[in-house]
Amino acid sequence: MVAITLPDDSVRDFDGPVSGADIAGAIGPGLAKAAIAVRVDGELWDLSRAIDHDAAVSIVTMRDDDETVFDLLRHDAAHIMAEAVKELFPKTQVTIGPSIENGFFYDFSRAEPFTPDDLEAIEARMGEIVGRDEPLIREVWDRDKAIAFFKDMGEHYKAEIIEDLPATEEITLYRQGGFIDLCRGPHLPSTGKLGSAFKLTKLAGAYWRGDSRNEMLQRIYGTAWRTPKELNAYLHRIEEAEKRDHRRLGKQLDLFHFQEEAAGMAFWHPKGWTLYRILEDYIRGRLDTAGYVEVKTPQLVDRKLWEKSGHWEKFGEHMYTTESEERTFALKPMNCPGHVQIFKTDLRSYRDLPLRMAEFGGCHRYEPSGALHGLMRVRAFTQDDAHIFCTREQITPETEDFCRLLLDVYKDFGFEDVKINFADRPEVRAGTDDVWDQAESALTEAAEVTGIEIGLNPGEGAFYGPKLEFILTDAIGRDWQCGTLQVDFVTPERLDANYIGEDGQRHRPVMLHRAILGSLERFTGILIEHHSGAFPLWLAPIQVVVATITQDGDAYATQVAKELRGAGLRVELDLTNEKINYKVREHSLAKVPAIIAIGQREADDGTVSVRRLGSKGQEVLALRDAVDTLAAEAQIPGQSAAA
RNA sequence: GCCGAAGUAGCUCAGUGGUAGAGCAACUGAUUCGUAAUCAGUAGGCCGGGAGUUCGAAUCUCCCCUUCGGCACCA
Repeated sequence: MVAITLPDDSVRDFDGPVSGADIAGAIGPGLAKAAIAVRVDGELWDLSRAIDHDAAVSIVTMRDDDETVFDLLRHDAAHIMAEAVKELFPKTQVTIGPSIENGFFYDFSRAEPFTPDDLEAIEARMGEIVGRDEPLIREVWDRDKAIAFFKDMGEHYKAEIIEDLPATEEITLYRQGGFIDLCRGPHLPSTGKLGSAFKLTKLAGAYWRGDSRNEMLQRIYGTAWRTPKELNAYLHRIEEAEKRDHRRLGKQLDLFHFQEEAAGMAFWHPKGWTLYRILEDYIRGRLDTAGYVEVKTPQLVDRKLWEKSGHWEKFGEHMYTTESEERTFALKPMNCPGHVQIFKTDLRSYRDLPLRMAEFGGCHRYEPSGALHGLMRVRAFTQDDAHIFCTREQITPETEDFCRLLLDVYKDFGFEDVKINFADRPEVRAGTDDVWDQAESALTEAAEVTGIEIGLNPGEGAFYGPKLEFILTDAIGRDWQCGTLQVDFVTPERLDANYIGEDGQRHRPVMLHRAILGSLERFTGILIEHHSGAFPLWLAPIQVVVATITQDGDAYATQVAKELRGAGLRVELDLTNEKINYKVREHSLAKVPAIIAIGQREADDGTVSVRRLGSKGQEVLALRDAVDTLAAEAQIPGQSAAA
C-alpha cells in the first residue's frame, strides 16, 4: 500500500507503486492530460517514475510556477536539439545542455563548424521531433556499463562526465526515440510537450568545462517558452533592449565613437563629454562634502613601483609599457600605489586618520581583445577611486559611511534597487586568519546597517582582503556591479606605509579601496542604457532647444536662449529655416528634454511654449516662469541651488 | 586570447567576377510655415589593410586589423 497525500490534504491509497501519471489519471482526465511532472515530497520527478512509498505529491502542469515549468521545458528543448543534431550530424559528440535564464544551450564537439544554415535545419528537425511526440524514458544504469556504453558510441565527453560523478550518485539516462543521453532529469513526459514556442538564437564557442586550456566546443543557444505569444514577447523585449544599446545610442546621439587606431578607448564628442563631466563634477561635490581630499598621480610610473606593489608579477601581462632613459615604465592600471606614495611623504599620526584620498584616476589596462565591449569594457578608463587610510577600528564606521554615501548617490541617479554581495577569503590569500576574521566581521557588520540583505560571494575576495560589491538594477531589470569596497592589509605592508599611534609606535594603516560608480566610462554607458538616452534634465547634454517657427521670432528666441543660459542651462538655439514640425522631430529624436518653440505670439506676449520630450502637447508659460521651472528641475541632486 | 559572423558614402543598408548604388544626413537654391520629415538641385567612395588568382576583383584565396555574438579573463 502506498498512501499519497495531495495538496488539499486528502489522502489516496494505491495498491502498489504508482506513478505521477497514474495519480493524475485517478484525479481526473483533464489533469492527466495537463500533467507534465510531479512533485514528490517537494522533489521534482518524472511523471512516469514509480513512487513506492508514502509521499506528499502534487501534480505539476504548465500553469505551475514559471521557474519550474521553464526549467523543464528548456531542459527538454536542449535534449531535443541534441537529438536533432545527432540525426543530422551523426559524428557530433554531445556534452552538456542545461536550461538557462530565458533559454537553453547545448555544447557539441564536431570537427566542422556549424553554420547559420545548419541552425535553421536543426530547428526544423526539432520541430519534427516535437511532432513525433517521442516519450522520454528514464533508465537507471550501472555506472561501468554506462561508461562503456558511451565510450562504445564514441561519446567520450559523456563517459568522462560519468567517470567524474561521485560514486554515490545514481546514473540515470533518458531515452527519446533513437537518442539517449546521460541526464539527472526530470523531464517532460514526451517531446510533443515542448510545442512550437522555441527558437535557436545563436552560435558560439565555449570551452569544455569552462577552462580555456580545454577544447573549444560549439555551443548552440536557443530560447523556449510555453506559447508562441510568450516567445514573441521575449523576442520583442530583446529588440527593445537592442534599441537602448549604448553603442547604438552613442552614435545616434553623437556622444562618442571608437576607431581601429585606439581599440577599446573612447573618443568623447562634445555631448558625451558633457555627460561625463556632469558625473565627475557631481561625484567631486559628493566627495568634498564627505570629507575626501582629491589628488592626481602620474600616468606613467617606473615598473619598480609595480614590482613592489605586486602588480607586476600578477598583472604585468596586462599593463602597457614603454621604454625611456633605459628604464621600463608602465601606464598605471590602478591608483593605489600612487596614493600610498602621497601618504608616505609625511609622517602620519593616528590623528590624521582616517585619510580619504580620492582621484579621478585615468587607468590603462591591456584587456584581452575579445573582452572589449563599447564603454562597458575598455582599455582606458577613469575610476571614481579613493583609498581610505585608517586604523582597524575605523574599518566599520568608514564602511558604514561609505555605504550611506553610495546608496545616496545611486538614488540620485534613479537607482533605488541595490544589492550588496560580500566576497570573503579566497583560498590563496595573504595575511593571517586572525586578520581575515577581523576584516570580514568589520565589513559585514557595517554593511548590515544599510538594511539591505547581504548576498555571499564565497571565496571571491581579493587576495589582500575581503570586499563588498554593490550591484544596481537598471530600468529593464539588468544587474550591474558598480561600487566596491575592499579591505587591504597587504599594500600598506608592501609599500611600507605607516603612522604613529597613540602609543608613539609605528603602525600599519589599513587601506580601504572604494569606488561608487566604478569606471566613469562604464557608468556613462549604464546611464545611457538605463534612460534609453532620454536623460533627466540634470544629466542631459543639451537641456533645452529654443526653436523658431519663422524668422520673425529670431530676436526674441535669441533673448530667450540667453536668459536660459544665464540660469545655468545648456541651451541650443535653432534658427534654421525649417518648419517647426521638422525641428520638433529632429530635437525629439536627439532626445532633448525640452523644446521651446518661438513664434509671433510668444514674442508679442513675452511667453514661451514648452514641449517636453515624450509628451504630445505643450505648455505656454511666462518666460520668467519657464526659466525658473527648468532651472529648478536641472539642479544637480544633493547640492544647494546655484547662485 | 579562443570559436563563429561581419566590415561598401557621415549614418542605415543593397550590390556573388565585367564602368560603385539607394534612403537619410551634408551642401546650394527656393519656401517663412504653430509642434515628429517642404520642394528642387549638387556633391560625396583606396568597397577595413596587405598579398595572391584572373584579361578583369567590392565579389574568389591567404594573412592581418577592427567590430558583433559567445567562451575564457577582469588588480
